[in-house]
Amino acid sequence: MLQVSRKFEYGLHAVTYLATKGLGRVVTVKEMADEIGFSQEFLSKAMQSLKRAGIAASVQGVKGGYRLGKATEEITVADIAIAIEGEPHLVRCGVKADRCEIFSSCHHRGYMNILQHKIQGLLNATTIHTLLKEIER
Amino acid sequence: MLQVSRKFEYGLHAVTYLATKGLGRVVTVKEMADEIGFSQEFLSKAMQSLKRAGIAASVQGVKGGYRLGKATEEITVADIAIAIEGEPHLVRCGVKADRCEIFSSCHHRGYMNILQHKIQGLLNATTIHTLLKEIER
DNA sequence: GTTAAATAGGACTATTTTAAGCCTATTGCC
DNA sequence: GGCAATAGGCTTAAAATAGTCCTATTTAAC
Ligand code: SF4
Ligand code: SF4
Repeated sequence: MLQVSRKFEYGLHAVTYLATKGLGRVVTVKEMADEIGFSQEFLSKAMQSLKRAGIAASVQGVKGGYRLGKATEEITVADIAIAIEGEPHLVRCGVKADRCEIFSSCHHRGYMNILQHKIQGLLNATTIHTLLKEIER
Repeated sequence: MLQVSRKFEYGLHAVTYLATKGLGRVVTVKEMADEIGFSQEFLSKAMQSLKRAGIAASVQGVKGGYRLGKATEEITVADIAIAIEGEPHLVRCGVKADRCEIFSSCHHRGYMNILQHKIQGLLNATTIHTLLKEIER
């Protein structure tokens, strides 16, 4: 329960990499995969998701690659999570009501939804900017 | 990402059922499964986990069943989660370091661990007692 | 003491989700 | 045109979750 996906970690590492070592540069997926130690193919999918969300910007063609699409102060951990895994649903009925057979008689949906928003609040409270300061590399 | 398991929801429902409709009684899994609307077999597993954690107490044999093992003020949502899903690991390296190939060069493990503790804090902040008051059935 | 109703739990299977890989466009510098 | 890159669809592999089945044990009731 409650474990982040590998793809999310790929995305988070990629963003911090771009923020620290990609300043002003356009960085290829190959470089990032090599430097960070990830599978190039899979990281590529994560980058595509980040790009669609506007967190990264891409340049196609030879000499292409990725750079950040926003300032580090404007990217939160929650943004990355949503870009990569879509809207969060702590309970299955959040996806679609008929995913749960006791939907109509369930009494703790309200609490679970509040809980979800609180968790989301935690993720939203950290920007890449503050994360990098905490890390102190 | 970050979705609770079905088994956890089974357990939470069972505990609130025992707390509201099982007062002083020993309730069978069959009754709970019928009333709540769950699979008896699977709920049974959840109850066994809750029992091992001391959240529920069991009585074997004919006329047996389950009742709460603690006061509702002393059971938190986190207790139920841990009883059913074991210690939480927001990141895979929490289970075992070699589950992550970039463990030695990873810089955001610290942040992820803090995040995990904050999430755990949220779950710990709600006891069954307060949950029932919020629900107002 | 036999029976029946219940928990205890191991072992298995099915389903779903996640992770990864493969392959074919398309883009755009040289 | 050739090449190095992103874009993305499709398929496969692995892992986690969900659910079932079966057997043992316990104990109240008869
Ligand atoms: S048990 Fe309640 S909260 Fe959980 S999925 Fe079903 S309706 Fe939603
Ligand atoms: S990327 Fe870092 S935090 Fe995530 S599992 Fe690997 S070592 Fe742990």
